[in-house]
Amino acid sequence: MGRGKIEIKRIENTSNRQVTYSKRKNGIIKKAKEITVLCDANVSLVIYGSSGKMYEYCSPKTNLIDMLDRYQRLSGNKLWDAKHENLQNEIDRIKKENESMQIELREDITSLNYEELIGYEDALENGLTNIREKKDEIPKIMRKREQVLEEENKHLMYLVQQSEMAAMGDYQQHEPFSFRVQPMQPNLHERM
Amino acid sequence: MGRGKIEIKRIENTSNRQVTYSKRKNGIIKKAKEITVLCDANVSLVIYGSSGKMYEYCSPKTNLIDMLDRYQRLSGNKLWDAKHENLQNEIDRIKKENESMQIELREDITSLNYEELIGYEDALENGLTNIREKKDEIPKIMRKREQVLEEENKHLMYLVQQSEMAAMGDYQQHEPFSFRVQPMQPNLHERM
DNA sequence: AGCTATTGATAACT
DNA sequence: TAGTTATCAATAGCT
Repeated sequence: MGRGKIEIKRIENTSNRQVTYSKRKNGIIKKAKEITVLCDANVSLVIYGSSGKMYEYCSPKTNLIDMLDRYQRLSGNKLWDAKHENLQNEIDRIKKENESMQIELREDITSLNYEELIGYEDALENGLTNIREKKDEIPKIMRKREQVLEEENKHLMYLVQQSEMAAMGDYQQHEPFSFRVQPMQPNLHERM
Repeated sequence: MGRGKIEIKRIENTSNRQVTYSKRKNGIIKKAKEITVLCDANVSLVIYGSSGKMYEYCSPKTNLIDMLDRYQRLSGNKLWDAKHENLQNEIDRIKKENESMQIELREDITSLNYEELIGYEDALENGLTNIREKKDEIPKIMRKREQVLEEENKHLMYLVQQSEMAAMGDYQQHEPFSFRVQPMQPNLHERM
């Protein structure tokens, strides 16, 4: 449609290409508007050329968002769902972290079970970045349990010694507990 | 362009409308493809009629997502940003929750042997395969240490009670140690 | 779904 | 960059 037939292939001459782009762009937009009116159709049209300028047309009734929402539903293709995936993943990751931490805070530590470890595993699998964080958490909690136990230990040792001393004051026949008590917590790792 | 000129207004006859829709839809798609090739343009075209069927065309180089991303950037219009807002809000909320909880966990811990944590980190960095193993080892080791401590604890308690009983036999003025010993490991989480 | 007379779009030119 | 026009392409009405 023009003074001569043209092949459908890239127009090498730059200015020709730009002129043709401009004309055909207008043509398409016009067609889009026409089909919208004539046939009750909905059209979303986004178009841009090498110049960078972008043109958009969307039929009056709807807007681009609804258009594309509908497109997703009908086509099954995911558009911004793909974009959402990253965010959703982040949410899930953080939620898991959250949960495990809440459990840590809530649960009585004596009832540490395998389910909780599964939670750790999941968190760890999320990647090395998470690992660093978890690294800061898991041992701390475990250590805390130890510290509590160690403190109790100390306290008990103290009680034993007091009690022993009190007993020794009158009953020399008692075994010297201090002998058994002294090497209280020698090198635990040797037994591990 | 046809056997007669037509006004650009809704075609009332249903079948005519549908035929025209079908023809013009193909026309637009063809034009879109042509301008893509001829002018190095990028086109996104989504179109659907009352039938519900939806057609989409997008220039080969890009895809709808990139197309629309670019559209957003150039036009300033927000497309799925609105959709992202909710998710982002949720992320922020959870992240805050997370932070406060991590602070909670960290604050209270008085003595932290960081060298040991470095060891864990190194081990974890060896890869996810190692992680599974480590997951099974670290807690076991820690648990073992605890068990040892607990056993010592029990033993000490036993000694305390024995010693106490022995002392009580002659010195009623001694405090009853058993009273202090009993609530050994109450609700640790309350102190965290 | 095809056909074709006719209008509409546009390539080359100004 | 915009306007003109000869020509090609799309399509309205018909089958």
